[in-house]
Amino acid sequence: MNHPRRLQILQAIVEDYVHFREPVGSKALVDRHRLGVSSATVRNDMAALEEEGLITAPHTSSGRIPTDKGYRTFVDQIAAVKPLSGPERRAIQRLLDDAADIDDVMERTVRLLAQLTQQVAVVQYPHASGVTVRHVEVVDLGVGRVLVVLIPTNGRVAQRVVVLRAPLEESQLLELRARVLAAVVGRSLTAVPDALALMVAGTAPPLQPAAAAVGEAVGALAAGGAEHRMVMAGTANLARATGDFHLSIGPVLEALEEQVVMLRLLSEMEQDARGVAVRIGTENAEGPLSEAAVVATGYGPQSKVGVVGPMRMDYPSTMAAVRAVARYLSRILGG
Amino acid sequence: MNHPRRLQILQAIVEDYVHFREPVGSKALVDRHRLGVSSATVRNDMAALEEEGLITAPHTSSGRIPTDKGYRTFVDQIAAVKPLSGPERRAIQRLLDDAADIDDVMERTVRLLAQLTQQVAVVQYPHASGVTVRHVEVVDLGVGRVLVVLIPTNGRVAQRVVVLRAPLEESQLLELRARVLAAVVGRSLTAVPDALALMVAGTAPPLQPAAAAVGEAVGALAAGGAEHRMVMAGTANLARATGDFHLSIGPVLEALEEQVVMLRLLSEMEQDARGVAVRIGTENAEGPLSEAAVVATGYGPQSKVGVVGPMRMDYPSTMAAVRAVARYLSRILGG
DNA sequence: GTTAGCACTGTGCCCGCCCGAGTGCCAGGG
DNA sequence: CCCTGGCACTCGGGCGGGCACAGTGCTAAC
Repeated sequence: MNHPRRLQILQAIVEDYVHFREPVGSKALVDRHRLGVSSATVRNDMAALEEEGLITAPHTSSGRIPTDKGYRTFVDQIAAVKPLSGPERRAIQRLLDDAADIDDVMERTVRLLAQLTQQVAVVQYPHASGVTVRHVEVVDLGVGRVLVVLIPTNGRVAQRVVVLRAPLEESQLLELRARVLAAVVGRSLTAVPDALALMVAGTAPPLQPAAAAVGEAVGALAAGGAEHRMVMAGTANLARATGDFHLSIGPVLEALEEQVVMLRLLSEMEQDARGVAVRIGTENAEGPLSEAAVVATGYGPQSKVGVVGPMRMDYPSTMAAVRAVARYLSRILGG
Repeated sequence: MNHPRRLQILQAIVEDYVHFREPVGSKALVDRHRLGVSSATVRNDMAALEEEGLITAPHTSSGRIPTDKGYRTFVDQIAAVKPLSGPERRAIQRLLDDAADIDDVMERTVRLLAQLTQQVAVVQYPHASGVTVRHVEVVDLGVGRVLVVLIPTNGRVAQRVVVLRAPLEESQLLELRARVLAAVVGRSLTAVPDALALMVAGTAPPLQPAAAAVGEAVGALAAGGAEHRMVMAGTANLARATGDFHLSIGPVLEALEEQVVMLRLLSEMEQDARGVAVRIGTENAEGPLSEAAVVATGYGPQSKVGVVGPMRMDYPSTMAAVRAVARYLSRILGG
């Protein structure tokens, strides 16, 4: 497939179909684009494109619509992602700059992206690899109960109450606290459980039960903090997209609610030279997203941000928005 | 409206319409329910019910469907909320018992309720009134930066890095920490900012700038922790409900995404003697939820849990599920 | 390789038709 | 006074025919 005009025609078909949401015929094509040839020639080319499986005709005699493969070659055809307009960039900047904590950043980002693309936006929380323990606090609550708080460098503080077999003296508590701190501060979250097991093993009997209980709690908190999470926004946009053509809303909503599935999907997507990854229709395996498209990219060390929408989406703009948002996100979280 | 048989007929109409999803006529009614009268009599009663605005006929000659007001009297007619079945109760218990932290509890609860009711579930985070400060930690990060962590009794730990004008000595840091702790521990979140202002005012000059900076941060964290949040699940259930009749999915999704609106709506709903609150159709003011129904109840001190679905929903079961989940939630969070 | 022209085909739409469900009402009977 | 059987009426939905239209594929000519 290296016939320039046919590629141009494919491109025109995708654009018009995205725009007008109905099958596009040869005549409309020559009217709306300066192709420099007649509709008959376009028809011949369209027949060739159909032969190659890039477009298809819903009924014997109506215009053509792109196939999954057609969208794919269209997307591959896009050389460079166009940058966002100045006002858009400023809006992003302003919105994200005065976010308070990490939750706020995620929340704002996902809403922003949903609004920018008019699709469903998904943002993964920053990846825990590379996240280390900043601090651990052990607070006595009296009557044999202590509160342990784990503060990792990514801001996802976690806390839990531990009930001890027997109350601790204040000095014992301080020693325990010091031992835990020495064992885990600065370590990556994934290394915490092992480090604590070692610490517990090396603790003298009087303090050992308490150390074991606290150690287990901290380990669990670290494991929880390393687990991936995501936020989502713009599901209402699906209703609009779904309204007129193809793409039933139910399966997509189900897929989006299955965070585990979405997170795996996102992490599988390898972005290309342009810095974005696109999955179209059946490229998402068989399943609820086989009528949808996903545009995603990474930010920070290895986290992802993306949008989910109908295959009939404005790929250039969506790719631009996703990439721009990811860059701002990297910058905010990096600083 | 105190005609027993007419009430019985209204009830039958609601049940059948919920069940079969199509207008119900007089003949079908006498076939499916033991009313003890003929269809002609039922017709007369239906005419009366229509006169009172409780039911309506979509077309001149098809069965009747309940109006908002019809659903309302149906719901008011339900004397007691029926308890859940044993297995259901056990499932709830098991699922919620091994939740790790507060986020996990919320997440599990909302998913559970969505699955139980086959609707969209909404759970508000525990209300902050009554929540006090359990602990505050101030950790030196070096180079004039300190990390402050606020641990409230409701588990919503928050943390922030504060950049100081000048680095602190360790002894200064300890003193600052002690002063902050003394000022706020045990106070309710809403009282924290004022208490800190007082503390800052009473601090000697050398430590004052640092105290002001840290105080401000803790105050902001407390304010953030007092703010309401919610989680949501089961939006895919909307697609099913929406599929066949009335209720367009778009507006409802939009409303659900506007957390502020939803939270206000929930807090406005006053539960009645049976321990649940129901809002039907236009009772939700004009707006996106005017074709939907909300069933909610409170848990804990003053937080809410509820579901949103089509007016044509199984109210008895939904009310039972919402109330049961709220009770388990109260118990889990109380203990 | 491109173009003009033409026959062809399937869709959507409108129209008219009939059928059936369900109603409202009336007159008769407990 | 309330209930019932009966009957005429009405509308919605499904079905089939006819029409207009959009867009195709093909062929012959340039």
